[in-house]
Amino acid sequence: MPELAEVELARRQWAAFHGEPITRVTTHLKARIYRDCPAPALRVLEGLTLLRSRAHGKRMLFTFGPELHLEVHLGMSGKLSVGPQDHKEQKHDHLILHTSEAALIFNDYRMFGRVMLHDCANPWADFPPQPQDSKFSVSRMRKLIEKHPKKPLKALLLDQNACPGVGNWMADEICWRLGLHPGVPCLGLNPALVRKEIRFVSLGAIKHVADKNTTASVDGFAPGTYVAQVPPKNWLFQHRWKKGGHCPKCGDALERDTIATRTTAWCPTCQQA
DNA sequence: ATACCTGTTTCCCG
DNA sequence: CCGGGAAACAGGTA
Repeated sequence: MPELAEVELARRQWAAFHGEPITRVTTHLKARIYRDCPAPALRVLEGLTLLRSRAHGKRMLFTFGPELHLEVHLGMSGKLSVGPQDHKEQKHDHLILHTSEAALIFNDYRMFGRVMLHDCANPWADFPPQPQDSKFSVSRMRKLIEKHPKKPLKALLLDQNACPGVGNWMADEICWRLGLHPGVPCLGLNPALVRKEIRFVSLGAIKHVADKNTTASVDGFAPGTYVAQVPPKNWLFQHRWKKGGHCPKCGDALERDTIATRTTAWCPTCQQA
């Protein structure tokens, strides 16, 4: 389920172990998640301390030194979790970072996710601003819209260079809030309104999905206590996958079809082409 | 059994 | 060279 907020929540699971030395690294040699990063290379982390971490869009970066970072992307089915020190390896656990007290686990049954090592100071130096950043400005939005006049709105929202972290459900949510059919071409879109709703959904997703799991309640981080939260009932999210789902705004039946190569739900009444 | 999938990359087409 | 669409990746779930 990883989009921006789920990614942030995943990062926080491991972030609870900032300052902890990695005693041992376990990898699955043949796992596709390693792509061009040979799994044994991950053992370079043994003996090093997880210093800090951050996320950008759907990517996470765990830092172990001034020029050593582990990047993780969850793909479609990847999950980060924390298990006890004697965690029993599960079928699709592809990477486990052991500390003296816990096991930091990357599990991904479909293996669309990936991990990679970076040996430079800032591997993300040239990344675009995120919706949460002040640099994600109206003028930037206007340029993106003008650059892709024929592109469907939903395709622009899913473009990770344009809207880092926005995934399928967030894109539908944004279109729904805008009152626009996901297939409308970008030409003529109001950049200020589009930016506003991208930010509302991105910030709201972080609030409802990530923050609710990681508030002061210390046990939020304890192994096995992580419970996925979802946005509230007045978001499209709660209705879009149900057979016979209805628009939380007007109550009319939602429609579903493939738009911009992804399954898309929208309200035919509230979202005109 | 069959279809479906909160993502990305690659390939092919115009 | 660009943009856009389809296929591929893989395995669990409805």
